[in-house]
Amino acid sequence: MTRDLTRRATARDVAKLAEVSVATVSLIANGKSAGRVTPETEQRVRSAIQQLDYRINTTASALARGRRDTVAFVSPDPANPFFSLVLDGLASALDESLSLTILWPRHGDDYDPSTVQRALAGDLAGLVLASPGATLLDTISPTCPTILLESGETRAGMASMDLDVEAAGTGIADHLVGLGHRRVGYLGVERDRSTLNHRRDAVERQLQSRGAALSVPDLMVQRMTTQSAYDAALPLLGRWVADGVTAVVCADDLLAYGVLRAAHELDIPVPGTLSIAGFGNLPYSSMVAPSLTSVDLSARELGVRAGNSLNGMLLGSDPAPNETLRTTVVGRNSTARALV
Amino acid sequence: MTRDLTRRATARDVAKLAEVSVATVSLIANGKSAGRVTPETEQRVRSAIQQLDYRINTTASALARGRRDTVAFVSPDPANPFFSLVLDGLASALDESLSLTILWPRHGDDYDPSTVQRALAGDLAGLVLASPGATLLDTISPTCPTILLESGETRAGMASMDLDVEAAGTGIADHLVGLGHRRVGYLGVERDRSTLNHRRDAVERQLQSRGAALSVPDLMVQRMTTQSAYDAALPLLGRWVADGVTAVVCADDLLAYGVLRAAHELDIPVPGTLSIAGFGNLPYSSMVAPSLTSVDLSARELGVRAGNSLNGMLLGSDPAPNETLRTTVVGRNSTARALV
DNA sequence: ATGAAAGCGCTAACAG
DNA sequence: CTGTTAGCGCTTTCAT
Repeated sequence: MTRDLTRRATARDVAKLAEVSVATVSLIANGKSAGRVTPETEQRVRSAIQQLDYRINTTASALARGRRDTVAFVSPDPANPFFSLVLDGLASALDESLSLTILWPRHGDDYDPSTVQRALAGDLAGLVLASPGATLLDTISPTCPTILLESGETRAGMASMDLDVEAAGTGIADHLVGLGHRRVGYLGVERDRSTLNHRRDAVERQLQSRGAALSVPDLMVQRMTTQSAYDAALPLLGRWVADGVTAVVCADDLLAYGVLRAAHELDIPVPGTLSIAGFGNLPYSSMVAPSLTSVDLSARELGVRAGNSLNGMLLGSDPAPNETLRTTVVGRNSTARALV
Repeated sequence: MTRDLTRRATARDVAKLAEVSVATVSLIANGKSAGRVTPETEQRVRSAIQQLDYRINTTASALARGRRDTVAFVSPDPANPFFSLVLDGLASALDESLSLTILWPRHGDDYDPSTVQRALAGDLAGLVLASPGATLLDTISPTCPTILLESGETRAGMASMDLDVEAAGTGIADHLVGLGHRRVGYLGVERDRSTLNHRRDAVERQLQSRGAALSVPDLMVQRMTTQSAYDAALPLLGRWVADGVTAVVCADDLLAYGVLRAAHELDIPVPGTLSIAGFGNLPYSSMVAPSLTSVDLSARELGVRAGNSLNGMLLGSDPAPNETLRTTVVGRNSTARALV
């Protein structure tokens, strides 16, 4: 059943074989033949389609109907399980007629601008940008409905959607203070992304309101990887513990893994001498490292919300460009809801 | 700098504004104006392009030039870090002019046939199918150069590329027997995928040649998830240990995590009373669960090989349809090499 | 019920 | 150097 791949059968080939016009082929191939084509003709066309293994050329189809049907997703690090969850949410929320595509960056390091340009160049039904930084956003002008996920930024004409960082901070603070921790260290990432600053601010605020504090200078790493967290924590963790730090909060659970490993390396009992918590929700977290406390940031829900919103936008019911982070999300079948 | 998204500027708009023909616009937009357009004209066109924020419509462009430029990747479970590695390899191996797209399945469970259909429908430069089962393969006929990754299957007209399972089995056997293990249990997945059977066979063969054996009936789970492995292992692990089993080999490291967790739950020391090994190479394995032995299956290298091969195919140097698993890989800049 | 014809926006010969 | 022209393969009125 091998076939020549150099040339796919076109509607014209089918038309010729079935002795009909391309218009008829188009009708049938698109399932719009209801009561417009005699059963005999239809049968003839169908068998021709089968015989030639004809499939509609999506490029030509898209051009002719002038409608885009693919939603693209770009993220700094699509391999990160966090984004996998977002993607799952997005995929399940998208309209049937839409298909989801992930653009994979060529160059591994953080946000690859050329990947974003690739996305902007394609003609898309919608674009989802996961946690883009301010400088990146300043360089782009949207070519289709665009949603910013977890950027902590707002831009005219683009919808923003952010996780409820304040609630997450509260969760961490509750947890740690409840366990008796008072002196806490923070591990963050130096990066153009205000959402990460929000996390730190939220947790600090919540700790302080409970009589605890980030009691040592933050430890900042360059990259959001387990390895870099490990490298940074290894020489410092002992000092922190000596300084009375009993808990570490990380901007991301990827980082938390690194700290955990460093603690193991240094024979610091976790939990016990040290508790480690992080924002984020790696799907394997609880499976693999139960000693880690990870705050559920509902990545999947974020994806669902974005999907709904995107549908809303595509259906023309795009809410007015949002001026604040309070984005109103309008879904296909869902009621409008506000995201704080 | 917000713009109307309902209609993007076309080459005609630019042409009109710059008072040239669309052909000229096309030349300039594609950077083919070298010595064919006066600097003045070019300048005029460029500023018109900028003014209107014109970008080439990729759909129309693709249709006109009849050349596809996107390579699609479909896998049963793109969220699995294993595939992330493959993707990284693929992305880095692809030609600059090609762009990589991941189709995300709508329905979470294992291989989603409709996702494959989506891929087949699109007009692609190439398609990479990660570990497709035999029944899936029987239902599809390729519409573009197609590569099967880790399927353990061969099909005429499609290139196959598989990990070196035998070497991996040797690695595991060496490791376990070296530690003194003789009675080993195996945890696999009931699934239409011969590659997984290969893994079991390889490890059994290698164990036996070293005087060890899979000494209890295999434990088979339905899904390749940490959870299902945990659920299955929990009631059984104690009996295995009582039967003298001192090591468990898993078809995948996702499963190994589940067994590890079950062992924790049952207070079985790992390593100590029990060693757990698995095929696969989750990037976080060594970070997070150092007590697990994971055999490096070189997922990234697999991606690189596929990328090279795809390029070879796209460049017209497609090796003859392979009849055996010994696929010859022809890369752009790399020498041909044989994969065993 | 079916076909002819006019595009969708772009590219690539080919003229001039 | 630049414009004219003829498609790429499909969809969609509009005639017949």
